[in-house]
Amino acid sequence: MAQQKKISSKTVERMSQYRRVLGRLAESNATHVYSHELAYLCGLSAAQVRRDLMTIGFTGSSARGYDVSELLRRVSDFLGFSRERRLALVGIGYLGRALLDYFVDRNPIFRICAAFDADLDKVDRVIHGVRCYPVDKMGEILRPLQVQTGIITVPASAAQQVAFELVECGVTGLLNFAPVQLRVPPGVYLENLDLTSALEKVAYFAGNPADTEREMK
Amino acid sequence: MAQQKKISSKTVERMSQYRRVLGRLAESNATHVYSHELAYLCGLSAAQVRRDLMTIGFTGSSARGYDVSELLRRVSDFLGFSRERRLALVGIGYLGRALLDYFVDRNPIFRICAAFDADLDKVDRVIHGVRCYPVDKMGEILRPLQVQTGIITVPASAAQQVAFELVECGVTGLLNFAPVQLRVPPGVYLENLDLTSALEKVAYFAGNPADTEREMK
DNA sequence: TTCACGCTGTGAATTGATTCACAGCTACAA
DNA sequence: TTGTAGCTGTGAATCAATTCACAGCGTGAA
Repeated sequence: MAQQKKISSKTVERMSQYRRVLGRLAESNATHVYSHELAYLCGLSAAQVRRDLMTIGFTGSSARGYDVSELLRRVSDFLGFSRERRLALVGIGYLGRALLDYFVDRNPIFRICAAFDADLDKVDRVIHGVRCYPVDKMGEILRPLQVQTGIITVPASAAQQVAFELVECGVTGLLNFAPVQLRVPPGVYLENLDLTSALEKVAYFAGNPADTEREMK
Repeated sequence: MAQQKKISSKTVERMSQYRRVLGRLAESNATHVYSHELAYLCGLSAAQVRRDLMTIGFTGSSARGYDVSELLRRVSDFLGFSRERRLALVGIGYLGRALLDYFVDRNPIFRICAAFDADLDKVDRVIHGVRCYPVDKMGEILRPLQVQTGIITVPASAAQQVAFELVECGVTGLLNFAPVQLRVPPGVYLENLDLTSALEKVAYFAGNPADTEREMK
């Protein structure tokens, strides 16, 4: 259950990709897969795949590759799909709604169980199957459910306050879409998803083809 | 105009952040900023900031730091804000709409000038100020406008085809939200923004606090 | 039963990104 | 003036991520 070696954020991200393509492979009734096949499907190198599987201690067969369903189970376990994970979303703007739609029913174990907004017009209803509450009810609702993960889609000016309150409610992982650098206490994981930076980066390389070395993040 | 050294994708991403916080600093009438201040505001180290500014050849004063408005201008130029950049978005679902709302009017030089969808019910109207067309009009509309950058928010099953068509229309940078690994020809920059992976990563670290070393991407 | 091919697992090498550490400078104080 | 505190610019060192390269193995063909 406990990790012996420390796992890097990049590795975890790739695990998530492996899980997705393994799911597809399983659906198409593939029983085994070679590292170079999995690598191709994820846009990675075979060595990278083998290294990652090594870090979770999964081992394949030298002539048949990896057993798809066993590996899928193993990766899912690694990512914590064995026990239910509850999430909360704060900020029911266009982006928040889009994410509710995106994540709802994608995986029943990974469930957004509440959404919050400061605007009282947006609360007390159900959007894409998720119940919406006013922000000041956060503690009351999140704490008993043991919500560990929060998604922040509020305007930049409100984001730090929301982050602080989420952490107060016991949340230990934040996915932040607001374009500000949040401060969180040690032990809380923060991932920033900055849409503007991402777009400006693409536009930069689109306009500077000379710099477009093969980049696949 | 041309870059002498090759610029890494990470550096460009940080430039975009510098631009944002410099904009705020300028609004608050700050005239100068030290590398450690800028670093703090972006969640980086001072050495990192100095290194980045070095790569674009910007130089500050040892006692007053960097001139905010000069640096802002320089970074904006670097990112290509001097000439208009045109973008297209394909896939007008919830996420596509949210992005239209998010990017419209954020910067007039960086303009989403057309949106496309396969669903004929969604086309021939204006959403968040952006005109929507059927996908088969892409070439007709994008080519004359010299659109360089495309945003893909279609379902995974359609994404590769859309990517291919965008590239055919002369697009050289793609921001992909579909959860598949796209294939693009050399010289086309591809940035994947995988919401599921991002969320699963956060959930992983939220549930494994031991692995949550200080990570700020 | 034996052989050869092509795969995995992994130490070592490499590549890339970040931080260290310090020489040299500049504004301000005395 | 002269001193000094605190900054920048940057080579060198470090740290992290990825790839190389190969020993060893298992399977299917002959």
